[in-house]
Amino acid sequence: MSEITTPRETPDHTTWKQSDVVPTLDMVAALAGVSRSTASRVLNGSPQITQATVDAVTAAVDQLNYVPNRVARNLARRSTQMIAVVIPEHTAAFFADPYFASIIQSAARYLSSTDYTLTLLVASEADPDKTRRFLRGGNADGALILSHHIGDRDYLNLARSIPVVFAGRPLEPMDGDPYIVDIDNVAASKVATRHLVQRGCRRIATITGPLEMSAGVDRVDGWRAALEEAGQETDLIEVSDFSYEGGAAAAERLLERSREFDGLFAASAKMAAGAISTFKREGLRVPDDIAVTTIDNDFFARNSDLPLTTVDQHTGMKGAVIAETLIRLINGETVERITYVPTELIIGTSA
Amino acid sequence: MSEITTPRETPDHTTWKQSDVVPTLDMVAALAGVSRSTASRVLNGSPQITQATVDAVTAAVDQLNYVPNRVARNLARRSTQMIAVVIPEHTAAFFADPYFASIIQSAARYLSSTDYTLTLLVASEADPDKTRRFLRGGNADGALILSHHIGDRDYLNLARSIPVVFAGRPLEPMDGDPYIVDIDNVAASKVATRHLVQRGCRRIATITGPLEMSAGVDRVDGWRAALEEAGQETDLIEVSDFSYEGGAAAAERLLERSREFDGLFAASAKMAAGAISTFKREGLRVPDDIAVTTIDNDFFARNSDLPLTTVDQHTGMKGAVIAETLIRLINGETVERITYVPTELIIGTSA
DNA sequence: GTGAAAGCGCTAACAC
DNA sequence: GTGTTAGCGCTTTCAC
Repeated sequence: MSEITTPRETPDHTTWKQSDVVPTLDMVAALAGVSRSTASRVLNGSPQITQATVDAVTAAVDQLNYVPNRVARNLARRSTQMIAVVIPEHTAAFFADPYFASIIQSAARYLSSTDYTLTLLVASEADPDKTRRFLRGGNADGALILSHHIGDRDYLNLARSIPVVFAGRPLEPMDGDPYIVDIDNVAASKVATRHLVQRGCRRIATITGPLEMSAGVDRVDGWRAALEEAGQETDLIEVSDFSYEGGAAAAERLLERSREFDGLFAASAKMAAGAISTFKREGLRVPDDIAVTTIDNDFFARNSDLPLTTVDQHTGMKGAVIAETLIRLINGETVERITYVPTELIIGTSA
Repeated sequence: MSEITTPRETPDHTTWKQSDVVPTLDMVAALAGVSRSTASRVLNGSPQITQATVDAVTAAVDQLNYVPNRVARNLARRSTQMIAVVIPEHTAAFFADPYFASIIQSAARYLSSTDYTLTLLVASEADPDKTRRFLRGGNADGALILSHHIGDRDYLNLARSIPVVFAGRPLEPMDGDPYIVDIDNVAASKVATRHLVQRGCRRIATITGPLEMSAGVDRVDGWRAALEEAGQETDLIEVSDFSYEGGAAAAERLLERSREFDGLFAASAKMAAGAISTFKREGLRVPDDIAVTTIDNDFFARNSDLPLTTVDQHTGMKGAVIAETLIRLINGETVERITYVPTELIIGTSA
């Protein structure tokens, strides 16, 4: 009969248990020998407090390693110290888009210097009300809407509950008079197109973004304005979707329509990169046969052997400006209805 | 004497003001003719309640358009319903990295089906304690650490306050016995390297990630294991940093050392893409002269005329698994110390 | 300058 | 099943 040994179980799976005690304000007050209110005042930097008490409380805080409970603080203050970023669920590769990623990152960075915190809110398609409920449920002091699509207007009534700032102008003027932070898309594409003109292009095509987005419409308008100013034709337009593949396909369509153009303004760097890949495949040289300018100074504009001549829209700054605008709104400060973030033409080798 | 007309000012800048009143639970209860607790019970789906009262409360909720105040609820429940994602500030292009972006997105997506919310926490370099204070200040029910660097261990003591899950195994085994979600990096790189062997490569080099990261170390180990298994040399190693530029530079160094190798395992798709650009510039053909395999099925692996043969680490799933793990930990459930996310070899044309 | 007391809006025993 | 009563941990009048 063999002896059965039950091995001491070395668990490779466990449950988590808290091992720190979390001190409260009352404990700090007790240790400092003051009342809870006084301790609170010290923590909130109230002016009229004896240096002695300040020191006592500070010491107690350090000793206990106390950190205020935000939830309780927020309930008392009737605030949340949270900013929600609303991002569209259907945009599958939302974060893959360097534009959004950069904006969010810069907003998060800016907020990290304040007491606010960024919350990611994936707007559910299945339950669109969920987002609104969340935002109205005292979950955020303000919201930051990144999508540019039709559904945007849905978020407008939101603005009656909490301050909302849109990154990019929604297409249709909205009742709610939204707050907007954006670049001047018309001006930006005008600059990019003018560069082609000045470089000597005689026939300039464009690949646009979706015309249901303000950035789509505005960038064609800028292109058109620049060409009219130069007395050139404005017929070579192909509508696309801001994507790499879309740009490549639109370039094919353009080439089917005409082999005459010597300049292209693509409304996004992704589309420009896609178009250039098509041109190369067709044996066309950039910029010699076709000069290309675009908007966005992102990975697609930089990371190739052919750095694009492009309008940098400073997405890194944009996120911070949006966040700042929102906070000023939250603080009841006066804010412009629309804030333009400056842009800058970057000369590459594509034009 | 001219009449002076003061134009009615059309303000282009304004302050935001709230126009909705926010109903409270008490209002709902009053309208439904029940006590606050009963109303609360209905809202929280308590079992034993008369259908009649449920209906009454529901009606009141609808009528008032009531939505519970989370802050108050969380204070009472002593929870926050928030998950914090800790991201390293110094990783300038953090979001630009599709790996992180994809994980965050999938985590956010998963959480959107729960009552939890994702908070972005930029770990300040200037004030490293800030992050810890935040996390301990009742701001999150759990944290999700994305960085892989040395400083990781700093976050471990965090795990005494709230559950923490690491995306990717920290290099040194840590005292705190952290919870980890990762792919099996050794196995993944073994698979990728074996593919080169099976394809007939006789001399296989590798470009590694930083050896201060577990993913860096493990992936060399897998490469070495596969080569030893095949009886091949394991001397052609160049250490790099997972970046495109780093990969390109490492490839140059490799070529200086030897022109003999006919296979390369690059530990990340970005490095693979960089290396391939170097090879092309040197007139070497991929895969004919040098076959290349790597890890990551991201933009760098897909978006070129040369789709890479790579190990997909399913980042889209990884984020969800991490989030799920964290929530189970929060709920006091039993969780494996380390959870491996499955990987999959994707055959491209680079090898 | 500091303390006492009254909430913030909700949940959760505990009674009935 | 439902109401009553205490809080959750903090801020904030209002006295002194």
